[in-house]
This record gives sequence, structure tokens and C-alpha cells, in this order.
Amino acid sequence: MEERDRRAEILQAAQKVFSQYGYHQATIRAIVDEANCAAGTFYLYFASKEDCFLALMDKLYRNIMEQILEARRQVMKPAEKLRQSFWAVVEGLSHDTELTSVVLVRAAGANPMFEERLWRVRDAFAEFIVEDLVESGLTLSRASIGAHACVGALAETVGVWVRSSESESALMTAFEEIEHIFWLGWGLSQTEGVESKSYGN
Amino acid sequence: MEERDRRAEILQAAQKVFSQYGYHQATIRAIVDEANCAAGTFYLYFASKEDCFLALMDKLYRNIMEQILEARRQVMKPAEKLRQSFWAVVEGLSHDTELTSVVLVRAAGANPMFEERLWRVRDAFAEFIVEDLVESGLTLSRASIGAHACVGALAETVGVWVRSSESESALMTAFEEIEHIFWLGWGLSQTEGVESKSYGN
Amino acid sequence: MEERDRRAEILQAAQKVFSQYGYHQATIRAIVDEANCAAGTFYLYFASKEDCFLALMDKLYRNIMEQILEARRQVMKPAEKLRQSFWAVVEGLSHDTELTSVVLVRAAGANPMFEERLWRVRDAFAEFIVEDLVESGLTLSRASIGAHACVGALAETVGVWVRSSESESALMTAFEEIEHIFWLGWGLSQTEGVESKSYGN
Amino acid sequence: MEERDRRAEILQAAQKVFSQYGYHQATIRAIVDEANCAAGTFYLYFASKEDCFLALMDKLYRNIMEQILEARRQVMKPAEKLRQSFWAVVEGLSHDTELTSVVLVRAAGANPMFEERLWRVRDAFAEFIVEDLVESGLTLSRASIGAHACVGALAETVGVWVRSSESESALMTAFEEIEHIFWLGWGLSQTEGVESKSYGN
DNA sequence: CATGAATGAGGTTTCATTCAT
DNA sequence: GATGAATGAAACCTCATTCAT
Repeated sequence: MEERDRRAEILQAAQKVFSQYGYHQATIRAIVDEANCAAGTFYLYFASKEDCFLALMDKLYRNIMEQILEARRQVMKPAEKLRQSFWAVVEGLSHDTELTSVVLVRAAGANPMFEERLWRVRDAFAEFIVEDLVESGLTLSRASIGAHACVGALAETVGVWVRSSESESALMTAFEEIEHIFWLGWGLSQTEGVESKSYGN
Repeated sequence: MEERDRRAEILQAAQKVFSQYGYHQATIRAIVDEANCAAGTFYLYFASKEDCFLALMDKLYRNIMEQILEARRQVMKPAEKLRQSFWAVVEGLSHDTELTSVVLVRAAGANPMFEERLWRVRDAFAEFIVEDLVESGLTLSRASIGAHACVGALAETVGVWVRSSESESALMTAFEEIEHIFWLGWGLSQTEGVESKSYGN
Repeated sequence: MEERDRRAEILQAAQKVFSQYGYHQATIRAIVDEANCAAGTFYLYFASKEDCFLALMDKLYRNIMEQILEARRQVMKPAEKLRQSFWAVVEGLSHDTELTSVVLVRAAGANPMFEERLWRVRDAFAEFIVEDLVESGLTLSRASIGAHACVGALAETVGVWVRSSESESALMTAFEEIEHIFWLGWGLSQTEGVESKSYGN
Repeated sequence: MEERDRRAEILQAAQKVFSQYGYHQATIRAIVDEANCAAGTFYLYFASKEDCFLALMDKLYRNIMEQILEARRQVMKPAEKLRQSFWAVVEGLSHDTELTSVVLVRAAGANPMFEERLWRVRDAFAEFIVEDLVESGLTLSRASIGAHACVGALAETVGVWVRSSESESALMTAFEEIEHIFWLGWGLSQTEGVESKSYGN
């Protein structure tokens, strides 16, 4: 006898529908049709449409957090930690690109609450990178700007990729290029951490 | 007797209301209250709420386009052209940050149509940068990835800044840091264009 | 050009529908059909179904209050004041028996808020009678019990009458009988106020 | 092993919940939670929510009927029979005031069917009093009006008492006062039945 | 007997849009 | 050009009831 996880089924369906129509255009009707259940069933597992969307945001958040914490468990050198964090975020974002694009691009305009929660997510990721950058010798201010810029670059890249019909490897190539840009931009050699020579003011 | 531009008044009011509530929470009622006119009047100038929002997106688009085209009129060296384009985008984005945040962060989830238009806007800006980067010696692929990453970084930076209560000069500092990162990342000296030493494949 | 009072029209329709179906069975749809307007129009004049019902309660309340205050304006002797109050309540209740029965019998179970408001109405009327009874020599305790009993008797009588298909004069006869019972019961002669002889404990 | 009467348990729980929330606000969920059983179990004992409420109405009806029939079994003099009926009703009403208030005040607005049943209950009680009053010499018309007025007075009194936080003895005092009023009002000596002196037409 | 997950009809309410004035 | 009362479609959500276990 198979164990069905209704909540997961509905969440999956919701993700698909939100991805297709955006938050407001998505109707409960469409979600439950996709999930093959009745409207009332939706409300056994989620208090509201909003609650369901927030559950998706949390899912992405936890996905990435897991990756980051896992990655940072055994590392030692700052430069390496930074790279691990970066790729953990990348890993989390690319693990389920539909989810990523739903949360990153469909969340904002829909609801001020989503927007705030979304910023919390983005800020949390940036925070890890900031920390590593500071350890690597950048000032807090530059680390903070750079970390957010990096998160923005990653998010945009996912967005571009989702619209395109390119392969997953194309996405990976893009991530590598971004790593390349930021590591050079931050004055870090890609394998050895902070460069000795400083640059200008 | 002064000429009133009703359309501009309403657009201004709409920008304020969209900025405050997001697209869907914003009601025509709130917009016309803000504009001190009747609901019907709104429809003399805009075909629909959607049309009005699109007008705002176009406004931002034209703001930045103007800056870019203006900036690129007299320049010659590729390196300089790139820097001009970058700062033109920055200029356009920071000229009216309320408008920028409305379009950049409130648009997406609201409506698939906005999303598509928004990507057209972002792509258009990225395109100029791509062109300049290619002229500066990057491959098309890397130029394209880098240009989009750059646009994403700028958009995120505006988003972070809008939420914070920092001064405009803080925003400028952030833009400078981003320029710094990308120029180094792209292997361009900040004052002279493409660096001679290449990096890896 | 005729002045239409939409609010009054809808209120009238609502009264009819509530009277026919009770609060919960009554649908906005039925009300607006009865009022010959669209569902949305209802919400131009009432914040909610609840608000509309409360408006009906207030209408009855004001109807009766008006009668009472009017009646008590010029009177002097306590006995006469009491009789005037009694008949003012009666007048208010019988002025629009549909309204009366809607408010008095349909209000309770529907909504705790209605119930509370309904008691406020009943208490308010009882209060006038209490006051007059005390002036006529009864103790506060007995006056209070008697006044509420009297209100209950009147309400029940209206209820009975509404269900029956008797004439309005039958209702009046009933009210007179009730006056008769209570006046004797309170030890007041029907024309001269407090009786001299007291009765037991 | 004690015999549990599930039906009675659920009915008890229902009474409590209806009393607290009113008929429509009360949910089956709340009732079965209170009764510590599953939703499905409710439907083993009651055909519907409506059916359950009707069972409560019947319970009150039977409570009072029992009292009345018991009381009237051995009496002979009309005056005494009337008093016995009156106090039997009072007894029935005050035996379980929660039940009384549920039925008397929460029933009406909920459902036209309840209302009709409620009137049947009230009419049944009034009928006994009418009968006794006619035997005591009143005309049928006056007896009928008086009996209903009396029932209304009693019901209102219970309602007032339930809202207040007075002792049970206060309720009894109120009932005595009401007896006093009506007996005088009907021209009956409180101990001896119909007074010799008649009053008016 | 008992359970409780699933159902789905149906109601209230919102709000973009229209049009007679 | 300007108004704002009226429209009505359509969405979210509740909750009494069922039935497979």
C-alpha cells in the first residue's frame, strides 16, 4: 500500500501552476486540478493560497541553507569556504529551477509579505558570503555590496536560463563564468584566496 | 492658466500607489484618489490598469535608453563606450528610484505579460553591454553571461538600497564597487580597457 | 427626474428577504434580485451582509426611540408617562411588523453580535418603563423584572400575531389586554396611577 | 464496565457549543472535539446538524412537558391547576438554563424550520395555561393573549438572567414577581383563584 | 462501532471597467 | 473632458457530510 504525501503532491502542483501563471493568476482551482484533488483538500494542508506560496519559499530557502551548512561543515581556509558557499547557493538554486524561478521572480509584486520574506532569503545567503569575504580581507562595506551583487547576478542568471531553452550544462558554464568574474573582481585568485596586490583606493 | 497634464499626473499617482502596495494590491480607486480625479477619468488616459503599469515600465525603459544613446553618441574607444553604457544604466536606474523599484521588483509576479516585458527591458540594456564587451575582446558567450550578471547585480543593488534608508551617495559608492568588480572580473583595466594578460581559457 | 434612494431600496429588499428566509439562509443574491440591482451595488451601501442587518436593527430601534421620546415630551404625571411609554413601544413595534419580526426573531441565533445588539435594544426600552415604574412607587427590583417581562410579552405577542393571519385590530386588542394585565399586575389603576392598597410581600 | 451513552455525550457537547457560538457559528468539528469523538461518529447518532439541534429542542420540550403533566396529574381546582402549570413551565425552563437559552434564543434566526418548531413548543405551553385560564373564567381570546404574554415574559426573563451573573435565587424571585403580576392581572387571587370582582369589559 | 481524510457545492466579497449625465 | 454610481464576473474559502478502512 503506497504512502501518499498529499501535502507534497499539492505543493508540487502549486509550484507548477504558480510557475505557469504567476501568483495572482494562479487559482486554487487550477492547483487542485493539477493535484487531482478537491478544493477543500487544499485547505486541509494549507491555510490559504498565501500560506502555500510561503511554503514554497521556505522550501527553496531550506534547500539552499542545507547545502550551505553542509558545505561549510568541514572546510578551513577562508578562500575555500567562500567558494563552497558560492557553489552551495548555486547548487540550491539549480537543484529545482522551476522552484527557483517561482520564488525568485514570481514572488515580488504579488504581495508585500512575499517581498519581505524574499529579501530575508536573499539577505541570508548574502550574509554567508559577506562573512567569508571579510575573512578573506575585504572591508565590510565592500563585502556587503559584493555579496548582494553576486546574489543578484546569480538570480538573474537563473532567470535568463529559465527563459532560454538551454541545457543544464549551459547554466553551469554561466555559473562558472560568474565565479570567475567575482573572484577576479574581489581580487581573489581562484585557487588561493586573497591576492597580495591591492588595487587602488 | 497653466496647462495640466492629466496623464502625467495620473501616471505619477499610479507610480506612488504601485510602489506602496504592489501591482495587485493597488486599486484604481487608490490611484485616482491620489491623483484627485474620478475613476472614469483614469480610463480616458489608460486603456486599463495593465496598460498604466506598462506605461510606467516604458517610462523607465525610455529613461535609461535615452541615457545610453546620449552617452554613446560621441565616444570612440570600446573601453570608454562600455563604461559610458554602464553609467548610463546606473544613471537611468538612480534617476527615479521609486520608479525603478516599482518596475524592477513589483512587476514580476503580477502578470506574465509584465514579466516578459521586464525581460525585454533588461535584455535591451544587457545587449549594449554585450556589444561593448565583444568589441573589447570577450567571446559572445562570456559577454552575454557577464552582461546579464551585471544587470542583475545592479538591480539587486537598487533593491537593497531602496529597502535601506541610506543616502544616495551610498548607492553611488555601491555602483562604483560593482563597476570595480566587473571591470576586474572582465579583465579590463578600469581606465584603459582590455588588459593584455588573459586569464585561462 | 425621480430621486431614488438606493440604500433605502436595498434595505427594504433585505428586510423582505431576511423576513422570508432568516439571516443565514438569506443570500446577497436574493437581496439584490429583490432590489433589482447588481451584487456589487449592495456593497456600495453596506459593508457586509452583517452591516446590512445591523442597519435594520438600528432602524427599528430608532423608530421606537423616536416614538418614546416624542411621547414623553409633554407629559407630567408618572402614571401617564408610563402609559405613554408603553404605547410608544407598541406603536414602534407595530408600525412595521415585518421589520419587527425580522429584528426580534431572526436576529438571535444568527450572530452573537446581533444578539448583543438586540439585548441593548430591548434593555433600552425596558429602561424607560423601569424609570416610570419606580416613579410610580415600585421598588427598583420589581420594576426591572416587570419591565423586562412586559417587553417580552409584547415581543411574543407580535411574534404570535405575525404568524397568524389576523387583522391589525386583533393586534391592538392584544396590546390592550397586555396593558390591562400589567397595569393591574403592577397595582396601578388604569387611569390614575399607583393604587393605594399595597399587596403582600 | 460502564455503559457510555454516546448519543447523550454528543448532545451534551452540542448544547455547550451551540450555547457558546449560536447555531451557525457552531461547527460539527467543535462539537465532536468537545465530545471527544470523530466527525463520522456524530453521524452515527444524528442525521445532520439540524437534526441534532432539533433533538435539543425536543429535549427541552419533553423536560417541560413532563413537569406539566406530572403536576397536573392530581390537582382539581382550576386555580390550583393554573398555578401548577405555571410553575411546571418555570421548573422546566430553569432546570437547565443553558439548554433553555440555546433553544429559546439561539434557535430563531438560524433556520425557519427551527422557528416553526420553537413556536410549536411555546404554543404547547401556552395551550395548557389557556385551558386553565378558560376554566378559571376568562374568555378564550383573553386567555390566549394572556398565556402567550406570560410565556413571552418568562422567556425574556430567562434571557435577561442568563446574560446577568445573578444567582439562581434571583431568577426564582423574578418568576415569583411574574406570577404575582399575571395573577393580579388576570384578576385571580394568588391563593384562591378567580376574584369575584370583575374588571371592565 | 469508530475513524478522519476527502469532498465539492455554494456563499460572500472585491474591484476593474462602463456609460449616462 | 470629467464624473462616479452601477455593474457582474470570478475568486477564495468553509464546512456539513461521506465512506473506505
